[in-house]
Order: sequence, then structure tokens, then C-alpha cells
Amino acid sequence: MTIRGDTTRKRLIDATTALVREVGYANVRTRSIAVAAGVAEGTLYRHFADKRSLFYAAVLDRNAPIVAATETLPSLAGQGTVLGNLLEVIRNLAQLQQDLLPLEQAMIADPTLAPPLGERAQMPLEGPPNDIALYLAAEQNLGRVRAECDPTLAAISLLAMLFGLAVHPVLGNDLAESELLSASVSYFVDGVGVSPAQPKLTA
Amino acid sequence: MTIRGDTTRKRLIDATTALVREVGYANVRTRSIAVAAGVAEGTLYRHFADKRSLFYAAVLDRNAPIVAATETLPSLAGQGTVLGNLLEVIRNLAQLQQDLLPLEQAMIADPTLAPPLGERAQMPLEGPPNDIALYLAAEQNLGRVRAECDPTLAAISLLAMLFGLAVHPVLGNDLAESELLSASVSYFVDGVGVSPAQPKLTA
Amino acid sequence: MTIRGDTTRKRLIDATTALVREVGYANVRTRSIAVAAGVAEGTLYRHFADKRSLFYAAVLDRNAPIVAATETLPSLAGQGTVLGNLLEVIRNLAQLQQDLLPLEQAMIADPTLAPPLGERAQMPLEGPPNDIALYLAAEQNLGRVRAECDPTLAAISLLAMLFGLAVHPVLGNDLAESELLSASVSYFVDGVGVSPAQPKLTA
Amino acid sequence: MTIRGDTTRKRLIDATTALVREVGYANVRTRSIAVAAGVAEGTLYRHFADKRSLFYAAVLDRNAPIVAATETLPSLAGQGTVLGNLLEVIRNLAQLQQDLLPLEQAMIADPTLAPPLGERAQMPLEGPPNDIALYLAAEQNLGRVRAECDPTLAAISLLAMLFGLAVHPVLGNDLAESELLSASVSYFVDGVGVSPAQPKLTA
DNA sequence: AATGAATGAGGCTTCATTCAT
DNA sequence: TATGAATGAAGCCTCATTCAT
Repeated sequence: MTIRGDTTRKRLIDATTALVREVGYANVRTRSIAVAAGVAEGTLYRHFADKRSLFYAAVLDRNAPIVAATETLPSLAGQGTVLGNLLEVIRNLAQLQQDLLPLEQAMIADPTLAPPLGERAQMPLEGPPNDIALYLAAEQNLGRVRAECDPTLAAISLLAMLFGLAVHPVLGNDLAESELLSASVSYFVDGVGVSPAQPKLTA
Repeated sequence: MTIRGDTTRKRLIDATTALVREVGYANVRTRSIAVAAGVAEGTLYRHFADKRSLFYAAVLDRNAPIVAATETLPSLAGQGTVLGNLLEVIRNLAQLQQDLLPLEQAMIADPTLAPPLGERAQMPLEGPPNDIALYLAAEQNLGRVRAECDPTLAAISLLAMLFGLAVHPVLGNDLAESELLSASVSYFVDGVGVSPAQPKLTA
Repeated sequence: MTIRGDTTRKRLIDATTALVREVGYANVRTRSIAVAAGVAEGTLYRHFADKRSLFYAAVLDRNAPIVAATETLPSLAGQGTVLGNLLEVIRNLAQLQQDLLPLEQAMIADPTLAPPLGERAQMPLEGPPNDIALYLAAEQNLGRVRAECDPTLAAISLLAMLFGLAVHPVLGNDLAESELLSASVSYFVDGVGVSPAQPKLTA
Repeated sequence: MTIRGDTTRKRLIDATTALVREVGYANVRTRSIAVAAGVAEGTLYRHFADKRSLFYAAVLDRNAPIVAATETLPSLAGQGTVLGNLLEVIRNLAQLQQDLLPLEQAMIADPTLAPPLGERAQMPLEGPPNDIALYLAAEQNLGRVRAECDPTLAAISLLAMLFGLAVHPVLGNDLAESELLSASVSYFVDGVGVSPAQPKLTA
């Protein structure tokens, strides 16, 4: 592809992301995408096999920085506090998810959009759960995470909570900075209960 | 409505719910609904103004038992354990959500489906967050939930987690009975971290 | 189907036949068909799965009288003259082929239109070649057709000639009544050559 | 045209012929032609005004050898046998027609492809009917063809038969060598009938 | 109330052709 | 001359909805 071609491709992806966020995938028309991208409708099909493929390209495009953002998490084990480290990462993810979420939502709501096997590996959140699980395991070795905790299940729980919070429009759009998010992560790390039977001592 | 009419209405709703779960809202056709319900296409419009209304009726229909499922929770404060009480309720919700979730998903993914103002009050999960918050507050008064915990935020966190777990097809379909769910609730109550600065001893 | 439905179906088929003859299959638009039939475009798809199916239905519809036209031929063996009998049948076929030919042409020119296996048995000319072969065999038994003649090959030859004549716009549209047609059949029966080595005697 | 240009032109024509034979004219895309010819899509329009012109060029290209194939026929009058001479020519034509036929078919099936007036004169089979008619007339003078035979009509009949046989996929692809073809020509020359009223004895 | 044929707007996609490089 | 990205008109088909029966 030439520079011109790459530019067009990028504009199509950006237009798609923006439109999905605005009106939802089901209401995004190829016509609208073309108009928003400033190209002819037919041009879309020089760059993507069909509407669905463009949609995936958009998801993957947006996902890259998200995956990258959690890659460094495991190396932070032992530094700062567990809560601080997780909160930092989750905030990052929350921020980036703003773009990704509507796209991901559509995929969940419409089985037809199930990703082709070849691309599933790079789909959203493939990296983060793993990175978070690795981090929790590392902290577990250092005694800063409870021994009974299953790092994998815990990572899924945490991300599920983030997803749930992001989806439900309880608050405005500033989830990343919201008190709700930090409170949630705090509950995840420290729990809400007071369990006398479990004397949590020092690490 | 005659008896026959009520029956038809119910069959249309059930057919809708089933189809949404099977193929996703985006792929549910009024034709399919009519066929599944065993009526003619035109009949649908005798019972519902349009497809969207039928969809809402289905959501409300499925939401009722979910709302009921948490109603008794606040009265359980002080009995059993916090973890046990929450787990029981969450499992119930997970079970009941199987029908509702796909419908709710569609509503979130497609702005066009934003509920008409008149019906918004009865929309999903209006009851549960409140009931759970009431319960947590009651337990807080009893000293079984940490004082720093905000009952409302905590209730939202917990349900967000449930929602996230239910939506993402991480495991099989039996979330209600899964280890993942109980582990998640456990982390919510007890936390994953070992916080030296907070010697949880007193009640 | 109701009477109303059958009527619509017939009108669609007639419109298709007419349009194919006028502009060729490749240039027939579903829109044009609908307009010509006096129905909405969508109606077409209540009666036929797609454009191709409508096309087939039209072919089969037109083919029926053609097949019928040759069915009585074998029973004429021994009556009149061979030339007369064949000419009569061929003229009939030429007449009827006026509608069918453009449809058949399209099918030959476009491999995409190859008939589904289920319908192939009823495709054009399945009957005629057989009927003509039977007739020639019967005449052969009566000594009015040369013993060296292979009835099947001969039937194919004759129909091929008819097809070729019909396709090539050598003359106007009145092939059935043309001198060319009768001359051709005459050559087929009597030959153009004068072969001294083959003393054709009495029957 | 430079040498390169001529080569490209030839490759485009060959690619077109090959594609029409493989997938049918209706399914030949300018894109496919360009790919098959190993050039860019735009290049096609440097050598031909449009797709239709390329198509005609291909027809003419393939028609040349066919026209040539019958040129010597008239001079063979009186030599060998009438059947032998015609069979030889028809076999040649059958062989050569393999490329031309699909192209010609498309032209017949699609009125849109009616040749521009300027090129009509050189259209397919302009030579053969004439050559064959000349040959038959010459043989008629020699007494080897029946006096009642109209050479022009007979030539058309014979070629129509060839066309019909070639178009209909009755047998495999080797019509030129098939028994069907030789039998057909034989019927044309000697007839299938035994006509008592016409004692063919003299030359 | 029920039926199901008919409607028709509009979506996705194709593809011959153009044009800047 | 060649390239190939871009164009945009137009086709086939879908499907929620209407309406005569």
C-alpha cells in the first residue's frame, strides 16, 4: 500500500470508531462511514473485505495501546502498593476502553460478528488478563497477596468489574477518574468485609 | 385481552427471548418471531405497536423475577455470613440473568433501543443495586462490613462484576455454579490483598 | 398459495420472459421485472428465492408446451412421410422456441446459471430428443429410415440444426414458416449429396 | 504501438478469451482480465476504449483462423468425396471454434453487445457460409450435389448444425473427433431417409 | 382477532472507468 | 505508457410494517 492508501485506511478506521460510539454498530451505515472518512463508498472495499472486517480492524487498532499498557505491570511486583499498581493499570484500561467498548459491545450483542479464528488471538483483553494474573502471582510470592487467591480467577474478576462498570452508564463518561472505579478496585484488594476469623497479619 | 390474546402475547414474548439468546438481537426478525410463536406475522402487530415494543415487553417480563430475587436480602443482615448471603443472592441473579442479559446487551449496544421515558423506571436492575446497598449498610451497622465502605458504590461494584462475568464467555454457561463466581464474590468480601496497615480484628 | 399469490407468480414469470427476450438476461433488472409485472420489487422474493430461481421457473414454464409438442411424434411412425412428420414437429418447436431461446441462451452463456441438479431433469429438450429418436427408430423398423442411421445421434443432429438456425439471426423472426427451415429438414432427411454407391431402393 | 504495447495487447486479448471460456462472459471482470494478463487495471484502457472493445478484439482475433480454414474448400470441388471434404472442413471449424464460441454466445445472449456497425462486417462466420456455399455450388455443377439443393441454404443448415452441436454440451469437449459430428455431417450429405420416389443413381 | 401477501425504503456490495502519480 | 487507488452509479436483496381478506 502507498502512503495515500494507508492514510485512507486510517481515516476509515477512525470514522468507524467514532460512528460506532455515536450511533451503535447496528446503525452505522457504510455510507456514513465513507462520508465521515471523506471517501467514496466503494473505497471502503479496497481496504476491507466487508463492513465486518472494517469493524474488526477498528477493534484491533484500538486494542493495541490497551494491551501495551498492561505489559509492564508484572514487573512492578513488590514496588509501591498492590492497590496503587492495580488502580493505575485499571485507570489506564478504563480510559482506553472508552473507544473500544462500543465496538466490543456490538460484538457481544451480535453473534454474527464473532471474530474469525485467525484474529481471535489479538482480540481485546487477551493480554491484560494474563498480565494481571502474572502480576498477582508475583505479589503472592512476595506475600503481598493472599495465598488462597487464585491469580487467574482474580484477574478475570477484576477485569469483569471494570467491564461492568464501563458498560453501565451509572455515572458520566469519566470512569477512569471516578471515585467509583477507585472504590471498586479498593474493595477488590481489601474487601468490604470485616472477617475476625481471618487475622490478616504482616507480609 | 381475551384468554387467547394473552396466550399469544406470552408466546410472542417467549419466542423473542429465546431468539435473542440464540441468534442475538441484531439477527432476530419479526418473521422468525412469528414462526417461533406459531402465529402469522401480522398478528405480532395486534399485540405490540412495533418490534421495539415487543422487545421491551420481553425485557420487563424477564426483569420481574430478578428484581424479586433481591428483595429479601436486606432482612438477612446479621444472619449467616456476609459472604454467604451475598453469594446466595449473586448466584440467584446469575441464574435468572441468563434470559435477560442478551436483551439488555442489545439495549446497551444499540442507542436506537434506548428505552422510552415511560418505561425507563422499571428497567433492569433497578431493584438489586438498591437492595444490596441496603443490606451492606445494615451489615455495616452491625460491624460486619468495614466502616470505610460506601454501600452504594460497593453494591454497584459487585453487580458490575457479576455483569462482566456473565457477559464475557470466559467459561461455560453455568456461571451460577462456577468457581469463578464464588471466588469473585469472595474477593469482593475479603479482598485479595494482605494489608498490614489494617489489622482487621474487631467486629 | 392463494389465487392472488398464483396470479402474481404468473405475472412475474411472464414479465421475466418478455424482458429477457427484449434486453437479454444480463440486462434484466429485478426492478424492471417488478415494474413490468406491476408489483413491488420485494414481492418478487415472496415467490422466488432469488433472481436466478425466477429465471428457472420461467424456463420451465415455457418448456412445458415444447415437451408436449413432440410427445405424439413416435406414434406417427408409418403415417404420412418422414419428412412431413419431422417438419411438422420441427416447425412447432421453432415456434415455441421463440420464447425459450433467449432464456436458454443466457443459461449457456453464463455458467453461473447452471441449473441446480433437482431441476435439471425437467430442463428444455429433455423430452424432444428422446421422442424424435424413438420416432426415427420406429421408422427404421418400417424401412423408411436408413438402417445405418443411429436414431439418437440423428435426433441430436436435427435439434442441433434447429437450435443453430434459431440462434443465428440469419432471417427475421419467422423461422417456423421459413424456407430455410423446411430446406434444412429436407437436407436432413434426403441429404444434399448424390451418392451413386448407395442405391436407395424401395421401402 | 511499441513492441511492448503489442505484447500487452495480445496478452489482454488472450486473457479475455481464456476467462470467457472458463467463467462465461457475464463473470469476466476487468480486474480479472488485468490480473490474468499481468498488467494493472488502468493499462487495459490504454489499449482498448472499454471492456466491450476488448471483447470485440478478442472475437475478431479468434475469428481470423476460422475464416481462413474454409478458404480453400471451394477449390476442392470434384476431388475426393463431398462427404469427406465437408467433414474435413467441419472438423477443422469445430476445433477452432472452441475459443470463439463462448465469445459469440455472449454476443448473442446480450443485446447490449451488438457489434458496432463499423465492425459488423468482419464478424464471425462471414467467410465460412460463403465458402461452403461456393463449394456446394461447384459440386452441384459437377453433379455430385443434388440439383434441387440451394447451396446457400444448405451451407447455413450445415453450419447451424455445427453451431448447435458445439453449443450444447451433449458429449464431452472433443466434438471435432466425435462420432456425433461425423454422423451429423453424414446425415447432411446422405440424409437419414430412404426416399423411394427418388432413385439416386446417376451422377 | 388472525392471516399472509404485498409493500418499498434502504442497506451492502460490485465493478467499469477515471486520474493523479 | 503504466500503475492502482479512488470513484460512484446501480444492482440484488432484506425486512419491518401495512392491509385486504
